[in-house]
Amino acid sequence: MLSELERLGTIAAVAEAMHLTAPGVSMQLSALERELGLQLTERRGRGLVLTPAGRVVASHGRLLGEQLLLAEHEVDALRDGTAGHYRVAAFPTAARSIVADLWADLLLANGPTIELTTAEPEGALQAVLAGNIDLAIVHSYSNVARHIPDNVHATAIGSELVQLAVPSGEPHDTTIDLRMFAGRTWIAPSRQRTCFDMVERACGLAGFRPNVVAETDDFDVQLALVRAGVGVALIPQLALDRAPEGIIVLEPQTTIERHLYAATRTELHNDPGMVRLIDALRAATAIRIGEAGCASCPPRQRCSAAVQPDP
Amino acid sequence: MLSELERLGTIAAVAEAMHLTAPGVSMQLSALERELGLQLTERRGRGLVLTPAGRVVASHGRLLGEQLLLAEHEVDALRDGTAGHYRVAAFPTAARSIVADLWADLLLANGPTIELTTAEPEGALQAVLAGNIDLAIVHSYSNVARHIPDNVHATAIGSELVQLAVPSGEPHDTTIDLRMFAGRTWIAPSRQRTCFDMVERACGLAGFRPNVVAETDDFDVQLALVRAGVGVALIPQLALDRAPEGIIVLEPQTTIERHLYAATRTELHNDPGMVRLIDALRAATAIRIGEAGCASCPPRQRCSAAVQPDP
DNA sequence: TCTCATGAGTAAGCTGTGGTGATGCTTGAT
DNA sequence: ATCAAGCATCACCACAGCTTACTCATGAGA
Repeated sequence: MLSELERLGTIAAVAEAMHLTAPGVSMQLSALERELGLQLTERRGRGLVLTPAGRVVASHGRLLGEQLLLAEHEVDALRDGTAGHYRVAAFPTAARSIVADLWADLLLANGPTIELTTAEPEGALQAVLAGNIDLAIVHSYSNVARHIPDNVHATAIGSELVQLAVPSGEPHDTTIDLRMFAGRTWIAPSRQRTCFDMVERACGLAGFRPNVVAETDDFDVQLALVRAGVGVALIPQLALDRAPEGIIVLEPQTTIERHLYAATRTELHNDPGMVRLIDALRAATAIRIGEAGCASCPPRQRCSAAVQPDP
Repeated sequence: MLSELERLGTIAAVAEAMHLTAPGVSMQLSALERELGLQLTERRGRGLVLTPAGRVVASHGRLLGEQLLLAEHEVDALRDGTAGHYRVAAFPTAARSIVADLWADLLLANGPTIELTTAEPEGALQAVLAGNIDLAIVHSYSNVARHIPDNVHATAIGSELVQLAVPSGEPHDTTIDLRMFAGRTWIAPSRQRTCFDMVERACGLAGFRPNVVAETDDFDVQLALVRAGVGVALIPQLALDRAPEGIIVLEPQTTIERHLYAATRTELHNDPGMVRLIDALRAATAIRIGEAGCASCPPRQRCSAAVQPDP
């Protein structure tokens, strides 16, 4: 009211502009003067003008009004999903590929903002459940069930092949039977990961137990060891874009897939910003998996495989 | 409330922190959710946590709170006179000397801020009356009455001598009788100014009419003309710090003084910031007049001369 | 100079917002 | 299984904030 008064000069005009009556405005202003203990206005002829103190207070009022307007605009944006801030967790390979791509997109199109931590699927899902993370990018191998807790909703955002990396120089068909590598030494993720189970099961299905001589969750390390001739390794497609020279990639006859999921608490799943985020994530994944790796793995269609239910 | 909830985790704790009861807080928050059309909170165990949207809204709330706190702090400062913004008008000589000094002081000690326009006393007093100016620095010669309008209060902030500037090389005592310059040519301010009246009256009192050959309000111009030998001029002390070489300054036997006043609307005269401003102005004036000009003019005491009342 | 329209401020009354206390339900801890 | 803690809802109350009716001050125009 004070800043309107500064602009308009009379209480009557302020009242009209604010769809009120003059006494209402007058009482508000005198109440303000009373509780601030400052004279804010001064009669000049029939109208009122602000005192120097009044002008200062009015400018603060304007500032507050602008701030409030800004907040209202952002609330509008929240409502239609073009704003928001989400805490994202992703496993490292996804973080450096699809989440990085997603983030670049978000920075361009002023949509929601995110903050990122890297975490393996098990921890990420726990964090979602605990409320420390809003969105977890997790994976699930086609031969290992992934337990999805209650109150968490996982939507498929893509799917990639898992392939066998071997040192180059070994003549093979591009699709092979894992049985042929039963006698070889193997490099695998660490035992507490589902990734390890994936290797063990794949080999088990082919009728042998892999002779694991190195355990590391870091696929870059695995690739380096393969190249050095230490052994062979099953590597998901997303990790293969870093494959150094000296490695060839073979496709197992019985395909192993790694499905990627965006997991949120069920309450958040319909949040407009989250919907937008997951859509963008799906798009980023499609591009990544489409352009990744070797000639033997064509772009995959969007994966519609269901998550294995809680046992 | 929302940002407190984010910090504290339960409505009960928020209620206690805000000296309210839990239902009050609960109702406020659900009202906010309703009118924003957004889910802001989510039950987690017994307590509540904010949704991503809730966190965004809470941060806006915090921002608004901080802004409000800032405003309250400034209101406190307004109350004790350490803040405020005042529109000041001063005649050019005062503007470039005491107002410039004052401004430098204000920039250091984070006190009130000012904006400045230069205006001759007549216009400045009109502007004060019209409400376009909060504080006018005006002057009044001891031999010319200055009309101060009703509703305007003028406080004396200092007093300076008016002295006769003559080309150097003329041997004289430092105090002289103006009568000795009756036959000389004179340089004076323009006729519409009280400054002109001052010259005319001073000479009249000495028993002659000055032969004015140049009229200019700019004392720098007057000094240059004196130096060029065009004539002699009566110059206030504040303007003499710019006196070029080749000029000497003489003190008339019947002293002429120029009193400086800070004029405000009477309503503003007790405004704490204004009081502080005028005090600072008085200090700045004392320093200026103390250090100004020639050896023949000692620092003046604070002038307590009354303003001539409205006739 | 008088009259009249305009506008600020006051008084009295009404309404709805924002609070309280009591109560029921859910949840996690003992 | 029991119990304490905490949220939500209901009924109720106080008061802030608005309105209408009125008075007083001010400036423009006859």
